[in-house]
Amino acid sequence: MLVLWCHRNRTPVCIMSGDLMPIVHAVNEGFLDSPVADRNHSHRYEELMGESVSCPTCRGLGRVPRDHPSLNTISPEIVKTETLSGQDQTTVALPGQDQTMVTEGKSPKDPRGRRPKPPEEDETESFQIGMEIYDKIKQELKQQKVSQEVFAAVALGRTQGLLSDMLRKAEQGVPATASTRANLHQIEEFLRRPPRERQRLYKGYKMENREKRRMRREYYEDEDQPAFKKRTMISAHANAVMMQYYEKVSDTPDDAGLDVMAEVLNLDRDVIEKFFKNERKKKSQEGTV
DNA sequence: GCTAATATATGC
DNA sequence: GCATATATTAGC
Repeated sequence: MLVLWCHRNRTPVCIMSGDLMPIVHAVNEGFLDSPVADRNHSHRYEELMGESVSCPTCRGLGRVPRDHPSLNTISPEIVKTETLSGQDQTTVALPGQDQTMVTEGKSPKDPRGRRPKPPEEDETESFQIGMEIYDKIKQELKQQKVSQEVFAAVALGRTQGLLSDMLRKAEQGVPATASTRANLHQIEEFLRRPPRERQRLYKGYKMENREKRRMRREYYEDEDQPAFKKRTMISAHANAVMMQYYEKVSDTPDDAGLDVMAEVLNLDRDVIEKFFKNERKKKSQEGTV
């Protein structure tokens, strides 16, 4: 039994029999009974791939096989009943009203033989991208164990915040903008790649990131821990100036001296103090080695 | 439209 | 509690 899930109405709207890949494939019998919020992780379903057209009953939000004679649409109530009763792979009894929707709407199969346009063309015409892509994304995040950050970067080349926002807006029924649709399309393309390849890309990104984080942490640790203070790069010029001061003026600059050097060299006073302290120490140790 | 920063939430 | 993840949103 194949069930089509309408994201707009948040109800199952179509059902079809036959062995085609559906937009949504209710794997578990309890699918339609579980709370909406639980469906993503308690059930697996699959997006319809390949030749497909917009679903006539959910007005383009879903996609159905374009030319399969056994496609039917029925009301949510019937879907529920049929699914739970375990009926399978047979033509579903249709309420007349809904059957009408199929035959009067954009039927996936035009009995008169007019060849429908390829799905690609449908999408470029500012068409709604099937909302099931959002479920596919969530499924990917879960199955591949990737964060929004990683997925957004790898699949879309965008930031976590954007992805989070896209998901939230979809959830709230905010209509997708052209830009959002483009992003969704890119994600769809990405998800068409072999799972192994996707996994490899995630991994690569994660490793890169871990290294970055490590370096950043190291940097900040140096900066924050008083014991190590910050590791300021002292330019050759600054070094020369301070050494000159050390030799010609004093190996222990007074307040005024520190202020002047800090100002001129654009260094923190304590960096300068430490520099002189180190120099004095070096000097005192020169003889002992 | 997005990023980046950051407030919040979640996981261990 | 810290490390991470996600939600939010000011600002480019």
